[in-house]
Amino acid sequence: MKKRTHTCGELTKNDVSKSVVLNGWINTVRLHGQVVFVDLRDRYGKTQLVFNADTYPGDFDAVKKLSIEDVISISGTVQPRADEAVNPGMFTGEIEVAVNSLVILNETEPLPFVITDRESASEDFRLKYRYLELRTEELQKNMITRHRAYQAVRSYLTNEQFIEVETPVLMKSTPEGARDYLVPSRIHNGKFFALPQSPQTYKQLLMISGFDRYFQIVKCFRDEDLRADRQPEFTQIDLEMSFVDEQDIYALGEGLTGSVFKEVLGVSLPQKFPVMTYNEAMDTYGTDKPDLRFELQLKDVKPFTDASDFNAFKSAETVKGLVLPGMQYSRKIIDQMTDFVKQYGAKGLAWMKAENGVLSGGISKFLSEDLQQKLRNELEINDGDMIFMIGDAKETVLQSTGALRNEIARRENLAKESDFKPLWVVDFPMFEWDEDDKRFIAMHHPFTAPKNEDIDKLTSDPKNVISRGYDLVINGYEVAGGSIRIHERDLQSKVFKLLGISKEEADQKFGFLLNAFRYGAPPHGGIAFGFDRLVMLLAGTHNIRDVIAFPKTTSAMSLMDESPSPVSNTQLDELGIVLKGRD
RNA sequence: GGGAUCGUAGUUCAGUUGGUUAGAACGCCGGCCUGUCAAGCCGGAGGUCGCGAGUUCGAGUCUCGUCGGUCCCGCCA
Repeated sequence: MKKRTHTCGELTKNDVSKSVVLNGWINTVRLHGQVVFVDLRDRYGKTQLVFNADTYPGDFDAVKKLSIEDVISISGTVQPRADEAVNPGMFTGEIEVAVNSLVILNETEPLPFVITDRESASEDFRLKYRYLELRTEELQKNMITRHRAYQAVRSYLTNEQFIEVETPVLMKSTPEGARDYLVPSRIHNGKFFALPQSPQTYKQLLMISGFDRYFQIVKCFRDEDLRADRQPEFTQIDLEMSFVDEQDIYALGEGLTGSVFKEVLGVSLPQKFPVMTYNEAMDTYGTDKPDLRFELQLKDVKPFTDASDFNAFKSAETVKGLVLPGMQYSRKIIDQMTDFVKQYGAKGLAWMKAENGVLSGGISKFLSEDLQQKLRNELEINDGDMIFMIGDAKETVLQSTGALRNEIARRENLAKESDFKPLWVVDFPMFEWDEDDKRFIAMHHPFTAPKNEDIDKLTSDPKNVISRGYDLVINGYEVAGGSIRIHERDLQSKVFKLLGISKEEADQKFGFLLNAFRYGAPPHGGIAFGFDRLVMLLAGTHNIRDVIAFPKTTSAMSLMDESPSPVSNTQLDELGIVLKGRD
């Protein structure tokens, strides 16, 4: 193999008459009998090669046999193209390389799908041959975007005095939170490590060690079901700071996010991100991660439906309305929308259309003309608009109306892809009541500090304790989340107790952390970014698999290497594991 | 755990109320072709209709089960 003098993406008119060596993959072959064109590709670009039977000194029959995705090495001379042969769509389109020597480094077998077109094969096929799919321009671009994001993060945080520290991948399994991936210990038969759901406890211990500002770009593992934006192993930008409050974290998060968007996309985010409370987000958008690229706010219409003759909503805890300006859907689409909201537990979808100064259709006949006018004025409903309404238990109404809001935005293309609207969501409740287990569970995690003024409520009124947690939301994605932590042993014990974790269990599972709090724990707090989701936004995709080199399917399998897979009895014996089999 | 949807040449798809020999495009193989850039033209090979039952004189088509992909609910501190 001759070593390349240039990549396939750099030769221009300025290189004409140079002797060059190029290595790469054959992107396309255009065979014209006595002249053969080949587009040679590497990750830097494509260059057209010409084999001319009159001048090519080698075996021309071998040239005719070249096929797509063969790996070759050529040497030749750069020559200008005739004016009419210039390809303006190609960076190297003004030149071509007249080949005088060809070495076939690796001949390819017929491909399972067309490399140049990602859409040419279904996803399971592309995942099985992921190394081929990764040759596509789109995925190459995404991986480069991801690389640039890593670098932007490291450079920004290093400038801000952060220290990168690696924490263990084999750690203690702890209660609370997501299901752990377990790793059996051979040396300690019958005992298990867990893979980290996040390096949470380690980073707190690093604060106690005095590192003051820590970060890590780190793999995390959660054995839960997948989604378009969720993989069982994913990457976090994990960071923690000492002697800080919420304002310091917001400033850092804004600086880091802004810097990444600037470095990778050249996009300027606002210097300060708006802040919204959890209650306001739920009440106005029906979600704790609202997409602020479009309006469509949820409105309280309970007073109006209560005053109407429409009885179905009378007993509903909450009734929310969504006014669609300038949109009136057909019966068919309304039926589709009704099916859509039923997925979220709504029993139905009430609607009315505004025309000729009144409301019509749907449940309008249950509203007096006077009530209709009041509703139109209050919610600013104009002719040509329509309103959807859902009434039910508060949680159901918010969730289904919030989902409907997103669905309408999707159908109507209300959100511009190039638009980025970051938002801090704050003042989360500290606890959620778990009906199944009849106990409180931490909404964020059990190390999150309560608001100082709510500490007394921990005993008197735990349901209404507000935490010092915060989420960073961009375009409807939860991009980061964190909190100011508890750094006092007593308070931490109190919270464990509230979560129904006995003193014995707390000592057994979190004793190391509680002990550490005895020896000079600084006040600290931090945040963790879902790195893959951040890259999704940067890459302009809605699928996390598009930004992960070797992702898993919805059923958490790797189709390429067919993992997970059975292991030998010898391996199981060593670990002292006997498979019980499932019912 | 649940819902929706998909599975037919190597690949992407079509395939009528269940009815003769399951089609097309791209790819592959062979031939022609000296300026293409999604090259073109001619010819050819290529199918366990995901798998397994069932209904039927007859199933790619209908029913049930099962496996796999995708999206969603639950779940994801």
